[in-house]
Amino acid sequence: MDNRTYAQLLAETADLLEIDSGDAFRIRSYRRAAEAIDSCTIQLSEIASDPKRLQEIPGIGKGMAANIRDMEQTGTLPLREELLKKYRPSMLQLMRLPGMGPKTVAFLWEAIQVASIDDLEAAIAAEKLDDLPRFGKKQIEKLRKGIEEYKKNSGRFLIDDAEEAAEKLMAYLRALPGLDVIEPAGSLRRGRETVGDLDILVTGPACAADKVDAAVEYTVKYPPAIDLLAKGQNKVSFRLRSGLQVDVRLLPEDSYGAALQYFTGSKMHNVTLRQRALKKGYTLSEYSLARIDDGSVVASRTEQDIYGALGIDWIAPELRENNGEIEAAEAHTLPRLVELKDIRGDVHMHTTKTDGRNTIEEMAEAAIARGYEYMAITDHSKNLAMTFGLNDEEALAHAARIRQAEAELGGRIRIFAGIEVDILSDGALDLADETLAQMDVVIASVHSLFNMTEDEMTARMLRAIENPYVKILGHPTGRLLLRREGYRLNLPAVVRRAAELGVAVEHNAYPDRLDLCDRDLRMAKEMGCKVIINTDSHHTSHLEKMRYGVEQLRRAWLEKADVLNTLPAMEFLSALRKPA
DNA sequence: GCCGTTTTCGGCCCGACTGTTTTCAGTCG
Repeated sequence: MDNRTYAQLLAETADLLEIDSGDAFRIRSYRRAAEAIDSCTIQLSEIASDPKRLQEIPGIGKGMAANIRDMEQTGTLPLREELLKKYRPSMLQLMRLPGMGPKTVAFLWEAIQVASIDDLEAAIAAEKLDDLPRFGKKQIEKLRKGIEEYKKNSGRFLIDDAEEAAEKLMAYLRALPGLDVIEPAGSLRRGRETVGDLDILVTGPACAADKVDAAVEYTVKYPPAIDLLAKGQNKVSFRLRSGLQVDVRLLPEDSYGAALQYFTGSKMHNVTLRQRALKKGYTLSEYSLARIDDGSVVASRTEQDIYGALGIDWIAPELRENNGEIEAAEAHTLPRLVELKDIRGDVHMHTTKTDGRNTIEEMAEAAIARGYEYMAITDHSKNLAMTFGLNDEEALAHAARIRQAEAELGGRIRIFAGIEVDILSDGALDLADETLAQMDVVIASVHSLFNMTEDEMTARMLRAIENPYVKILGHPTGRLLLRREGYRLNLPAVVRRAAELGVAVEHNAYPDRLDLCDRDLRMAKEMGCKVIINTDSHHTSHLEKMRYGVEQLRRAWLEKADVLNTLPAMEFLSALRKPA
């Protein structure tokens, strides 16, 4: 069982307990444990029978350790089974609807045996809700719309889509005089791969108490907003046509820092921070950090003020996940995170020779425009026939062509000749070693699944990286495949072996194929594995996407020295694995 | 259920908005 499954089971149990109106603090413990496990870099299944080691994870105590052991042995836990006798699993889905919390789910079950979204839809159609207490016209309409939305697009939005929507809205808001500072908060600011909804924070003279009404009215009139969800004194919520929900908060200038801190989250980071505040005799809210005894404000204007008053260093938003960043900030040992400008080259690109959209020269110009010192052209090999993948002869000819293009550019950028070879079902590669030996950069990637089990997939990758010419393991988790086809892999085993062999693992920065999540990247770092970030570009515009991947690196606490393509060109080449 | 310069019990984060409530519970972030 992998960590995600443990976390899911515990989170489900927490939801069920909530429906059962269990002890709120017990529920929180299950939630905390689920989050701790989800972000844990050790594989729990390896230590599931060792309560001592389990309890070293913050949020895991005696009871949770027993739960984990039960889950490992039986695939579930007794409490969850017991609750599932009383309730239905489909109720968990019901809680995803806006306005539906545990109390309402429990009530509807008691009153009219509604257990799923389909049940609810039918009940609304049959007007069964109309006579129930607390279900007015508006409430019912909200649920009806919620069901519609849920069916249309349940899920989160990729970060680049969310950011594009944010940029447009921010440009609109900027046009109103007196709105000076406009920033996204929430998971967008934290650089999450996906964003559930958009939080935009606004301040300036137009947000002063006597003027804010006009600014709220202006915000409400944002043309792409199709569905006004809430409108308060300083908050406007609406939905965009894409289904993305947006919250705009208009804040007084003197509490902006507190609000930015608060709405950036994450939730667990904030909870921990507020506990810390209490111990110091303060209370922290979205308005200020204030003394408990007399209510006087200690800090509120900037985030730096607030973290400073709590006795800790300012923490980069990407780190705010309650993964030890607060302790590190207190000890002044926060990492100096890698930055976009540290990246000196992108070494995974395709051209018109296979399935890319641009020529070698066009890719080179785009890379130069981004300020890169080097790049690698790594077109597909023959097994990807649908992309016109190259056979040995063609690959060598293409490499010669790449080197010629480099010469013609007169030293404006270094262009490495490379290839992205395909890993076959048995783990062999589809080009000859003699061909690979001629390449500066060899990326080995999985592109097809053959209905493999987890063990088979792992064996396949392990064999591929034994090939002495493979320098980079391309998209190691194949998360694009994973989402489509339920691909599974023992990633820790592969990364461990890659570290031993000196093979680098690649993290793709392109938003719809971010390969490694922050937890995977942190594991790679802890195992001493080299990491490379690329965009897997099939178009010059893809090169722009590097920033989203860098945010994942930052979320994983990676520093410049942890990422291979922050090195100058020649050092980068010599840092790649050498054939024995 | 977790946790401990209030340590084996008694705490456990904070406030706004909504709808239908005539004083507040439930939901949300």
